Amino acid sequence: MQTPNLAVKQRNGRKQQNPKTTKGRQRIEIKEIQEENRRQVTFSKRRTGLFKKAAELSVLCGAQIGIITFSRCERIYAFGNVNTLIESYLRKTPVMLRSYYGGDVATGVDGDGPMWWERAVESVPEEEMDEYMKGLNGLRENLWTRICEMSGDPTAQMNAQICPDLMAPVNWKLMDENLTVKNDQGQAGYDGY
Amino acid sequence: MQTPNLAVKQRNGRKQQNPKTTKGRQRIEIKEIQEENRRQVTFSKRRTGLFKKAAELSVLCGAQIGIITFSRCERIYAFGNVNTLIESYLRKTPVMLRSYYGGDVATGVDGDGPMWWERAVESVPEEEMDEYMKGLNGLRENLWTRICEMSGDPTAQMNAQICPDLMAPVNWKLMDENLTVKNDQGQAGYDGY
DNA sequence: AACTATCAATAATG
DNA sequence: CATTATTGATAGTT
Repeated sequence: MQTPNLAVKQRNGRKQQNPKTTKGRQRIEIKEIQEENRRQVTFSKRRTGLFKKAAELSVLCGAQIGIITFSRCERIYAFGNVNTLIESYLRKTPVMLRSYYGGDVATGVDGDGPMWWERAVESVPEEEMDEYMKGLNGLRENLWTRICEMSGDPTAQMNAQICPDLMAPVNWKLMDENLTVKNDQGQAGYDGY
Repeated sequence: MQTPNLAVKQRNGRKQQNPKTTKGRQRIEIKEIQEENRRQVTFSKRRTGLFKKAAELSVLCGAQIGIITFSRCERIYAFGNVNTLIESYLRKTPVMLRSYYGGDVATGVDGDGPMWWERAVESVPEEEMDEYMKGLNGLRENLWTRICEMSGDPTAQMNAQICPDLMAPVNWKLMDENLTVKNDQGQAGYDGY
């Protein structure tokens, strides 16, 4: 859009037969990128793109969105009001913590009404178990998710990059189509893959 | 790509001066969409796109990604191994929970010892898996999965849309460039915004 | 929900 | 990290 194919304009009719300076974007297969460097670059680019998309969706539709990303290098990248979302999420799924840690975390949380597992019986069990088992079987990662009801006003968005022992918050400004990133920690020289 | 501008091919040189059948994609401002219907459509489309992007990023770069989305209509849409990710996330930012549960969460685990979430770090993956299996086995519905040490290659992704009192699991298959969605509940006629 | 024209994301380069 | 050519996402329409 901006000075498209500049080379053509500048050197039209010259010796060079092919005005194209690059091959442009090429189609890639969706499978793990083996070359480390290329993978890092892709991760960085696409994570940016993903967060941008999330920001736009949030603004356009007034939705609350949170994204947590763990890169292989044990870095966490998060988008959105993650803490708030997680809180809401956990509030509705306190059992997770209980069964997981064997503690009494959720004691008294659910108060009246049926417990989560009793409610659960009504919903689709079979397919899920199947999928779950398959996931386990393959010893991969797979996951899960939850239900609940939640509302709130979605206006501000926030983005944070969190390192294992070092929190490096990043503020996202959504202005038209350009997002600027400000890293308060100033971890320069390393994109943070 | 697929039969581009079919109208031209079929009716080239006909009476119609303008072969264009639609205005195509138009640029929109990133601000809350007021018209409800349009907002819902956009939410649905873009959420799909967002999850697809996340799936691709996950596969391409071997990253763990979780997305939680709260729509205004109190529905939650989640992507990825959310629970696992949240757990990991909480390990890094345990303080978060204290305020949320009024400090009572750690009851029975408090004192000078490590908090429950801190203890979790020491948990052996295999044990956790066992807990998982038991929980799911007996109680069905509640989700999730475990990855051993957060490593391994991520190929399969899963996506679920959860409605209050009705779980409508959706399986995502990431194949080349086409993602197919299978809704086991068959909640036809309503996209689930 | 399916289609199409257009805009936006990004793989390969510089 | 800036550019650019290309693929991919999607706004408007049916």
